[in-house]
Amino acid sequence: MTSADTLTASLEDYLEAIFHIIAEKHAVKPRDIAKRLKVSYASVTGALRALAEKRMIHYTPYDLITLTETGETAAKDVVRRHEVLKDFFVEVLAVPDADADTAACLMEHSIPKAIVERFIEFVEFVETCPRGGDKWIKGFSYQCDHGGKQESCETCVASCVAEVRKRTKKGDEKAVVSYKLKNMKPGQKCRILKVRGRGETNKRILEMGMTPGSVVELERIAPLGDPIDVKVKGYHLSLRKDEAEGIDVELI
Amino acid sequence: MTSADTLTASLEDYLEAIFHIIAEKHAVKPRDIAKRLKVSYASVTGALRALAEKRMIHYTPYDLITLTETGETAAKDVVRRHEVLKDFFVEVLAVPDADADTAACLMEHSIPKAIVERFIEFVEFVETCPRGGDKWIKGFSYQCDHGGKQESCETCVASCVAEVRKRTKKGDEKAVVSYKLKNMKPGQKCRILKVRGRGETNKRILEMGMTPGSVVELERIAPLGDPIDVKVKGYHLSLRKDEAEGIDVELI
DNA sequence: GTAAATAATTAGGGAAGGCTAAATAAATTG
DNA sequence: CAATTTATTTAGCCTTCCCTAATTATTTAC
Repeated sequence: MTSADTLTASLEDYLEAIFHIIAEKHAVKPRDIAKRLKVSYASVTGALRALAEKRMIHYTPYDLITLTETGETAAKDVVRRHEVLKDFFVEVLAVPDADADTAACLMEHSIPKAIVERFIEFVEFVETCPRGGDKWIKGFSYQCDHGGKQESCETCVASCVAEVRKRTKKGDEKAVVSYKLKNMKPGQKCRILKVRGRGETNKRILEMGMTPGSVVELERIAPLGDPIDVKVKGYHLSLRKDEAEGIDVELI
Repeated sequence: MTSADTLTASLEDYLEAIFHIIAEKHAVKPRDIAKRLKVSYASVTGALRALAEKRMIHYTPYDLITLTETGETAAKDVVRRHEVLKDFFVEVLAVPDADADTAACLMEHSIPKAIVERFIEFVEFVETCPRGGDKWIKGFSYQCDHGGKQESCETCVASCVAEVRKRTKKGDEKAVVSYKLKNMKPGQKCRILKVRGRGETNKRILEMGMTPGSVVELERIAPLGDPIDVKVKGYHLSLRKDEAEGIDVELI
């Protein structure tokens, strides 16, 4: 009778933990969860039963725990909220990584969907807009730590102008340097220029927000270049080599 | 035995409600709280007992409810977190007022102190920095709603340059227009230039963050100009006429 | 292949925070 | 001023989520 699809904050934590443990070790036992969440084994049993009842996990006592389709979707959603918050704290508010993570943990359960989307848009906007950018955030960070400006507004704004000139020049001369997605390095961010290929193949790609103009962060390329893990609009996406083949990007 | 000074999310909600009802009607009855929080009367009784036990309110059955010193401090802290979040959502993320309020309600209980302070700094930074400002946020808002740029980066950045020129000119010629705080209108924001007066009188003012350079928003001026309510660094502050007398500001 | 160690489960309990229904106090009104 | 209505409190119950202690299942070691 417990509402079938609603997760409490604590159940979200369990689900998130399960998701991460699967990602790390490919198998989940109650023990791992208890350790990670710092709760007793008995509490884990209770949570697992609740999650199974809500069809989030496959759970038979003494057997390995796996996520159902629903469970995986829900887990990814929680993880995404966490990542988006953390990203914002780190990239925009210039909060130290560890603090950002702690704060994201606390806040991930209560942030509404619409705000999540805005956070994503905003981080992307700041990283992309010539009036924003790394330098601008550094200026903010400096002001937070030292209580004053790092440089005069004149020189600061001047660098905006320079930035725009550089970009315009490139654009005018059709000299935007275009790369293949697969040639990027982990950690690099780039903007999508073109997605080649027939509709069916990259329907999934486009649905996840990998459309021309959007910003992608490369997370990992597996040994033989397959698969390629990227992050778009806060979603993690794993692309097969041939899917990534047809994606052109520019560095930002 | 219930930890004496820690408030649960739900108790924070009750405290916040009590604070607001006092501000509105000068007297609180369980009824008002129940209506505001949409809970049963019985639940209110339980919460009031818990709050009284934690020395947050004065509570005798059938009598009016008032906040203790501790309670008022705690209530103001919750309200501040709410306001800071809402402010950020509205001023930076360009979220509609009502949505921002709802989201702030949900998130106010889990946001860590350090992040609150960063949010304040950031809103102030955006509103103050020539690379940020109203126009910049409007650009972001437009991009969220329409999925494209409102204007070219060139013209956009050009307006930054113009803004800085305007400011520099003023500054160079000592032509910063200085106003008295008391002459501002509700809703206006300004930056503090000078706080006159002997140490004791405005110790409180300075402690609350009303130092030269910080941004103040005027909230309300009572009929005879006393008191003047302002918001600084997310804190609400009520100034007596004579305290406000010695504060010079410039418009931003 | 049994004994010891480890892992997982059941049983039972407590605090928090909500509920409804019944009782009591206060206010209103004919 | 007694009767009715409204406001508040008490009593008892439910759910969530954590705990400890005792029990059962599974592995590991000899």
